[in-house]
Amino acid sequence: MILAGRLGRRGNRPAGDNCPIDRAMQVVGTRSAMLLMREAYYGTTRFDEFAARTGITEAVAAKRLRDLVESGLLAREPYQEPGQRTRHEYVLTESGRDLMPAVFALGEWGRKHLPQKGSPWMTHDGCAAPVSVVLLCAEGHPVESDSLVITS
Amino acid sequence: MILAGRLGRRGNRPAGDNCPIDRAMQVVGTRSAMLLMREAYYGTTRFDEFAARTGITEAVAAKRLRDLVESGLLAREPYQEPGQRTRHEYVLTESGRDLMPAVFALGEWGRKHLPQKGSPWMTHDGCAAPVSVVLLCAEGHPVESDSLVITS
DNA sequence: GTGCTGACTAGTGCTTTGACAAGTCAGCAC
DNA sequence: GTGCTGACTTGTCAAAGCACTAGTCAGCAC
Repeated sequence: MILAGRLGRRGNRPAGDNCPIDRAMQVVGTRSAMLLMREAYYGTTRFDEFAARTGITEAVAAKRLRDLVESGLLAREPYQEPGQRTRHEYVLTESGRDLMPAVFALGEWGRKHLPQKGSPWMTHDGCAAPVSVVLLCAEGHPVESDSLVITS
Repeated sequence: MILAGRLGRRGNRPAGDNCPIDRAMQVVGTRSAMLLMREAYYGTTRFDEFAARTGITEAVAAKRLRDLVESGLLAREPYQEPGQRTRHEYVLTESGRDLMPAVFALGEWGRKHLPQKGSPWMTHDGCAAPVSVVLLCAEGHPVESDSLVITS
């Protein structure tokens, strides 16, 4: 890894709010938030299904879903099934979808380094090849850590 | 996203310990752990530099580094500079290196969706193209969420 | 010996997370 | 009206995260 710009000569100053990893962790850095996002990717939209499938309590689910809506990862939208009253569902926004690589990268790491039988795995529909989360440059080259430049 | 196998017919049962995202969050799901891993990728190895550059207190840094060593992401190794007594440094293990996509995916999301000027960005050494974290199958195809199969 | 420095440990206190239990509230079915 | 159900809210409690301050400890320099 190559540190360029101010990062290369930062000495021992703390990165503070300049670090987007830090800012991201302050928004989605809880177990419950990650599990709720996982469920959203799996297609869950209803409150009680979020709570039941993640195994977190309804109290925590309510608070965390509110946080995620407020932070713009989910949107709370009204819907109505015939013969039912109007309810709200939680749907992914673009911001929420953009977090998918981070969530599944964590999952891939957990699957490999904290193994437990029965863990789900990812494949590509059609070619059936296993899927992983990698660093890729805009020219399509896979990027190893020794050719990765971080500039600030 | 397509859920196959048991995941497709799970109903409302909680995933529990079968979910590797959950297991991963229990190990590295704190702000301090992520910031320490970031520093490790940036090349930091010494205790006081970890503490100073992340901006977390020495007490928290000591505890979290111990946790990360115990979980196998870092290794604590003795070293000796000439004329100095032996000390210990914290170096990345393979497990720690494997977490890199997850950490930088979080960073990429934070940079895009929680913008703040001065945030560092990633490029590819040589071709200078911007780098992002993506899902890729073993055949080299980029995987969109609608062609991603998750099997359990 | 004394001092210094890097690397911690210990104690206090506040805040957040999360589990558990119980209560509320809206509106359709009857 | 009463009941039911989905979607919460409220309250209590324990554990964990983190900041801050202060103290310790090892070993080289002198």
